[in-house]
Amino acid sequence: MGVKNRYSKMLKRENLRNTSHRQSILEVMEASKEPVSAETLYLTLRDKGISISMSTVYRALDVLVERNIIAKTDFTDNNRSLFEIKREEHRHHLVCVKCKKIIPVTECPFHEYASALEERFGFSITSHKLEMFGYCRKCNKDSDEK
Amino acid sequence: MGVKNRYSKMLKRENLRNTSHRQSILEVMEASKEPVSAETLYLTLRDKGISISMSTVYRALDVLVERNIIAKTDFTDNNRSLFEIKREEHRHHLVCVKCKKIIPVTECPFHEYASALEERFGFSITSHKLEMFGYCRKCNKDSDEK
DNA sequence: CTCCTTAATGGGATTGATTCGCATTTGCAT
DNA sequence: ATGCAAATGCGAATCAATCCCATTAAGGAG
Ligand SMILES: [Zn+2]
Ligand SMILES: [Zn+2]
Ligand SMILES: [Zn+2]
Ligand SMILES: [Zn+2]
Repeated sequence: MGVKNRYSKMLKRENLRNTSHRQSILEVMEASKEPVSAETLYLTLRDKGISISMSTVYRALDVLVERNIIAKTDFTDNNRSLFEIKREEHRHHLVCVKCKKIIPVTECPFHEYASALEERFGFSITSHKLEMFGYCRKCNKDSDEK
Repeated sequence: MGVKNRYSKMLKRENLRNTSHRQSILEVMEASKEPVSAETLYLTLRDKGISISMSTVYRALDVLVERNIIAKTDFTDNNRSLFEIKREEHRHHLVCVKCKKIIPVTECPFHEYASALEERFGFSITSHKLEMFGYCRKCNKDSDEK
């Protein structure tokens, strides 16, 4: 099954119209390794020759977050929200504080820790986010050379 | 050593002037169990009879984050940034998605996982944030009763 | 395929948080 | 006490995000 068809099904399942803009947005997000901002999305689409307005980008992001197809990340690119498509595996991120590169990591070591907390606080955890900040290989090297 | 004196020392160490506004801001943040927004801080201070402007609040928050005395949290209260004072132990949070209650947790299960990633990606991790989302005890109970 | 209903969109105006510019005040070193 | 740079206040400016409303288009019925 093609990617487009998969998106159609997702949208239909959620009772959302299968518009070309939503298709394009999902394609760009699927292709992107890193979380993207609304503006990046907008510019990327325009570069691809797609005419779309910012309102539409924001509205599509909202509804897709609401329907659990994409996620708003909890770290921001100075006060600008970032979004990523939900993949099968959940992810954590290594965020380089210098060059802003974001490396996704799929291992998650938190299950036991989480159940201990659930018990202790009577809290049901439905999701979690872990971000790690520091210096990537390249930025480490650059500062060595100084 | 009194709290005020402790703040003076912190500020002096960072070459920041020991102003009464910075003192007040740090006091409020120290007293607050949960992360606070700039506006909450502003209103709390005014309630205490302290005259201060929003610019000053924002500027103080900026410089204190920069000097590592407080931290900007990675979750927002709809597009409003939240800040908390750095305590001796670092913290994670259980955030109730329903009532917005935030429970701080001081245990951190992170270290081995972190070193494995550092090695694999050549990334130096300097800090990390973990937030868990779900339903607190009270909100769990409320939905049982439905 | 055509018609119809209603969701989706464009684009401009608006909101709301955060930042900036500049005149004034205050901390603090001497 | 004096002088100067840092900090502050207040209003203006900025910038992401949201809202409004007129127009377009998805997709179900026939
Ligand atoms: Zn880097
Ligand atoms: Zn995880
Ligand atoms: Zn709750
Ligand atoms: Zn930790």
